[in-house]
Amino acid sequence: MVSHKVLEFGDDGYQLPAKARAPRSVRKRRIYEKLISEDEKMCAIDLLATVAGNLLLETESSVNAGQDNCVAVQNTVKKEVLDEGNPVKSVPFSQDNPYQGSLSPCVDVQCGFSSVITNPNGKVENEVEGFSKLGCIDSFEVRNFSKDLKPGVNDEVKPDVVVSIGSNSSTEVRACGNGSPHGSRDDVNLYGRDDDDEKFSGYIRPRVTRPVPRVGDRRIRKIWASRHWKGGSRNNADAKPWYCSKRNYYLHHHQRHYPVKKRKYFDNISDSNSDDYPLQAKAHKGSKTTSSMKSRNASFVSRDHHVRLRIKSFRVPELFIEIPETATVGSLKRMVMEAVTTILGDGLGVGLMVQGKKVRDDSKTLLQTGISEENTHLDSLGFSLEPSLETTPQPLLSSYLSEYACDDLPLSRDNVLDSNHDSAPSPADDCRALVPIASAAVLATQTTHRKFKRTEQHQAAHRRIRRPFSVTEVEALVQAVEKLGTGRWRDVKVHAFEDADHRTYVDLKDKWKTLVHTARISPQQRRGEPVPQDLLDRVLKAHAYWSQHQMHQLQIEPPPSQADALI
DNA sequence: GTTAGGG
DNA sequence: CCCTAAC
Repeated sequence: MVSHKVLEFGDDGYQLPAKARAPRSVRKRRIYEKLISEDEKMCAIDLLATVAGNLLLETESSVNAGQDNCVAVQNTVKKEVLDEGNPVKSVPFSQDNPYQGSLSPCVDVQCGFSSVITNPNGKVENEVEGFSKLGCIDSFEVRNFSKDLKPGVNDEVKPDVVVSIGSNSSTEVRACGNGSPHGSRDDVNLYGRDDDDEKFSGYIRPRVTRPVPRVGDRRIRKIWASRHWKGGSRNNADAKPWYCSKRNYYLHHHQRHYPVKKRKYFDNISDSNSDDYPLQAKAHKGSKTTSSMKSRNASFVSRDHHVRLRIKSFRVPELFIEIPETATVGSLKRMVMEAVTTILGDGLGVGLMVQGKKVRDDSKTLLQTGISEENTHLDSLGFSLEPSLETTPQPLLSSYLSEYACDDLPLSRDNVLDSNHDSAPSPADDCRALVPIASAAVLATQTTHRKFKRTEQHQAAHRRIRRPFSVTEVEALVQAVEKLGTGRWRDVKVHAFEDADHRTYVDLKDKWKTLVHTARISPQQRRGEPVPQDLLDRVLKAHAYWSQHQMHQLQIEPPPSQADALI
């Protein structure tokens, strides 16, 4: 039997060195016996994100290169109050922009890569141009804007976003909105910036062209799904561990600080695509870009208050790879590549962590989340890239993503295992490598590769939506259990929930478990739709009865051996 | 495929 | 509601 090595990336904050496009060393960690499918998506995504982020970092401050290797998260929040006359907000990027006059409170976001590229309505034009300068990408920009918008007809436009990844290491996102609450844009165009020709001289091309590696018999573990749910609110002391460890919807009402309905976990994409954020584009022609976001809870946001965020890199969770010791380095590279490729195809979402807590409610304002100009100590702000499900097909740039990003990632070229390999690739290499990654991340943030849509649906172990039991259902469940007992959930299902396709017998079993728990706690501690006390009494009674009955049966029932002997 | 239990 | 061990 061939022994396997498990390579783990990203744990304990492992990050790709700034000077390299890939890890210079990979530590052997543990051997995982299970084949899990999703976790690594996030891992590799973050891996890639970190690559890009660190590349950016590298060019930014070469003197700090030595430290970058071990910096997991370098997110800082800078307080910056923009006055009304701030040119950042007022410089129009296009004379055709009918919205250049209206400005909403802006949030400047500088990050490794991020953007809003979306247009669920109407025709979608995609033009993405990466421009190189002497073989090195000085800037990559995706601009999303609407044209031919007729004021009065379209009350609102989606955010126009410019993402530029320049040699100055900053990826800047500019998205300004007019604050209109509703409406839609009819057209979206992505184009390379044409107001800075010196930076845009050609299309980004993959450095190498090679087929997407096969998975073959290699086993790549992806276990983001389960871990993902677990990352939640473990700190909620008053919540039951097995509840609060999962999703936000387990959070108790009183833990919410405002009456905002919890959303589906993976709806951040659709949120961005929807009209939740009435943004209006107002990019200016300079390289500096600004993201202006004004939530519907406009009352929370003063025009004068802004926070400036800078994301130097995304966190890199774990990536597990199991590979035989006899495997070649090249095969390992391909393995990583496969994981990366798969991940990229599934789309990316952006996760936000504020002071250790994951913020999943996209409808929150920054202020509500705790990101305000007054909170200058937000050193625990964290962004992450993570797999995302998408509800609205977004064919934007799919070909680009598949042909470029998936085939030309730094990891595929680097010697992952050789810690002595040249860790200072040429700038050109870095830049070339950066572009596909960054663009992929950028695109995937808001779009999903259509090619992988099916795969995504298939692979993404999507969690079923929460469907609280109604009192009627509880009634039926109690009645069935009273009759059938607590150990025959299949029968309970058949007898009482035959037509309820969304209720599996496991669900019923779980519900009974919670019912027993609910009945045992004080009414003040109960959440959700109140269950009539009489029903809860019946729950306890039935539970006690069947517990006794089962134990009684075990005690009085003659051993099988005796029964067999009698026969 | 079911059941039971931890998460 | 998810995941899994153990039937």
